[in-house]
Amino acid sequence: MENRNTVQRQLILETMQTMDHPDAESVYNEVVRIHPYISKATVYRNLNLLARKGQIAKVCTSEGADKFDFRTDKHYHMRCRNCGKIFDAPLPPAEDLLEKMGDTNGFCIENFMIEFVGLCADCKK
Amino acid sequence: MENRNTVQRQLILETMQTMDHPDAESVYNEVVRIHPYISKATVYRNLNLLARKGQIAKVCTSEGADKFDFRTDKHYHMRCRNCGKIFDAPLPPAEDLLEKMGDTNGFCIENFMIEFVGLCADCKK
DNA sequence: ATTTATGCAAATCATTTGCACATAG
DNA sequence: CTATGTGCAAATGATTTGCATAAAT
Repeated sequence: MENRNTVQRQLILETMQTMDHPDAESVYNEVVRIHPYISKATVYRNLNLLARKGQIAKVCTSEGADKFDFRTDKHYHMRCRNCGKIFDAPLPPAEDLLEKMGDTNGFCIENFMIEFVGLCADCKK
Repeated sequence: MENRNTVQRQLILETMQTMDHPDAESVYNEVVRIHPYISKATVYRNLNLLARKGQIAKVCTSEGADKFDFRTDKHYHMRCRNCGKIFDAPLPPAEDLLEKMGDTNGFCIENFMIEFVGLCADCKK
């Protein structure tokens, strides 16, 4: 299970560094301009692989296509219910939430996410 | 836009009261036993309508099919990453999160959700 | 009588998968 | 050389939609 260094994978990773919470489709649209014969399946496969490797993060929101994030540190997001765009939430890491939890009846928490939903500045107009 | 009182809608609402965070498919499987000719589209339409009316809540998770909840008060959920089941999180309403937020750059927050992800007691075995 | 709702099938959207061929190591 | 990756098209899964018919008010 060695990963090889393909031009497609490299390109997708580089492109991710320049984009703000894109979905797979947007990454494809960007990347296809440089590598015209790349397929969408390759983009999906590589975004997922890079996320598994920890080089980017997958942001599963509660509505719309999954987004990808070049930031891999713990933080939270705001999602515009109108245009679907994702923004970073200005909230410091809230690990203390876990301490406030009571008895989880044997449920073992590994991770948590906070999603703020509302209207972004543009859509508010 | 008056809502009519159909036997299907009534049955779906009653069934919801007896189920623990089911998805639309599960509600259908339950309801079809009593009303054999009901269609899945009717179940989807009515679950969405009941949620819009506030009689149940729609729980959009970050993976898997949407779930529905007869509890309509503010609370949070734990999702098992293995079986997908949803459990109520033993966390008191955390409205103070909003106060801890900094400058949102014009993003207007209307709502927020917290999702804990992990392994439920059954899947841990 | 009029409008809302239903059942069915087809459409949609995001994503994944099978497979033959290409390529990295 | 041989395992991993790619491109394509088809499959998938959840959900929605168009439309003719049925039921509620």
